[in-house]
Amino acid sequence: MAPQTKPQAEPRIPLSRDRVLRAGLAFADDNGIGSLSMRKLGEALGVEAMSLYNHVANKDDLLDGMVDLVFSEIELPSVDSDWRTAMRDRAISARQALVRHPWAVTLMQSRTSPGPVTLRHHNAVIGSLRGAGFSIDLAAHSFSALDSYIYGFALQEASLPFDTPEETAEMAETFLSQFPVAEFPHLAELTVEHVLQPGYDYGDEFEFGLELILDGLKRIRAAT
Amino acid sequence: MAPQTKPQAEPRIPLSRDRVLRAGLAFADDNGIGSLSMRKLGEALGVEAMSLYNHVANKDDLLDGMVDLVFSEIELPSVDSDWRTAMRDRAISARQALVRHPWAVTLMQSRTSPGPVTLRHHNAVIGSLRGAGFSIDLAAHSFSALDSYIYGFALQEASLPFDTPEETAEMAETFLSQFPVAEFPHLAELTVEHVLQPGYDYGDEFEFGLELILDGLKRIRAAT
DNA sequence: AACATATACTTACGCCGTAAACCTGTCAAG
DNA sequence: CTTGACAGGTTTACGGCGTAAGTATATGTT
Repeated sequence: MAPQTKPQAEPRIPLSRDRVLRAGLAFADDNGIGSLSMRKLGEALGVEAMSLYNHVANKDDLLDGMVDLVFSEIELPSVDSDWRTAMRDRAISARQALVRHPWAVTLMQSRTSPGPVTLRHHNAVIGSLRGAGFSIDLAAHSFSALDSYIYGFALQEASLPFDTPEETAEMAETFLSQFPVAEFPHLAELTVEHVLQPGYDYGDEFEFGLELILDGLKRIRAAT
Repeated sequence: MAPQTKPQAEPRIPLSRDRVLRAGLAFADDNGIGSLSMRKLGEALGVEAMSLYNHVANKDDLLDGMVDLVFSEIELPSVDSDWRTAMRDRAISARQALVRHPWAVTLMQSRTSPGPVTLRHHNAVIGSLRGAGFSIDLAAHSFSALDSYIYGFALQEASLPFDTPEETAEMAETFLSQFPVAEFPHLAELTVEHVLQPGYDYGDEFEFGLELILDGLKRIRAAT
């Protein structure tokens, strides 16, 4: 008889920094970043919390690595496309990544030490603009305007308390019933006439603002 | 002899929800939101942590109240000005409030229950646009685009690890010395030719993107 | 004077991040 | 085959966290 016949079938895949980071990302996706603790992450990996410290320096390092993983999901601006297509595509790709991992938006704030993937991404965006003839100043302005919009939109989207159209409708209903409509008439109007219309999806607002900014940049670029 | 001759001179101003919220705001401004705990806030008020629960339901309620306080610092869009001036002024006022209280940007995300001040603010913004002839849809688009930009910019600004020009220069120097310049040439160029130029202040970028969006909205409004 | 109410304090519980010490399986050198 | 170093896991422990529950006290009302 074999010395060990536990129900534990796995021969214990060894931990690694990458495995820890990916498990952290999956845990945050499933349970929210707020309930991610070293103990629970250890449990999810079949390991004690302290074992994680052999692969990440501390929890902050874990979070830094997770943010860098999210950045790696964002397409770099294409070298083949014109600047506008490249900027548009990478903005949409960035938003999609942040929809998949909503917790990442807020996390990017406190992390002041960008990882290598993040740096490469920023470098490529600026390079794309410079290559299209943007001056250094205009490239900096454009980069700031686009990223502010992308992250801000993702921030708002992540803070919405609903995901599906049904949830949206339900939230809007209870919302309308909770506050005095007379006191906030415009909010009520917008809720009824816009949010509660069939097919409403806040995510669709993204491209409106994006095109607005791209149009403005195009005009300024042409004027110089 | 009096029964008590403690050095405690104050006759114990009673707590109140407002006093607790304002103390929380001041504490977060001074020490960062991360180190705000019920115990430390109690200490700052000369009181035990549990006493706070007579005035706020729990820590989340405290944070909600603090966010609403920050919103109360933002100017409502003026009724007298044209829409563009009104939107511009309130955007600048919002950014200023978020510069004063950088922790508030991230806090707004997780809080899904907006306070009365927040609701009034949103209502006034939409009302201003509607009053200027914006359709419901265009008002919704504009509101989304502007707020995404404002919060996104504040988010980026808050995550910068420097405040003064000297700190900026210092950070940029160590930054350049830490990563291989050859690998991120565009980032390096932008750092040297833009960030390290005298008089650089990231906050100045705000108005560039803001005018870009306002210009775009003006054009769309005129075209309909 | 007696009581009700509001507000502060004390104690206790379970969870957190992580320092420090400890155990154990693997593998190279003798 | 023995030995010993080392990498990577575990155990224990500490101080801090949010907050439930129970208790004390001061104030206002009758």
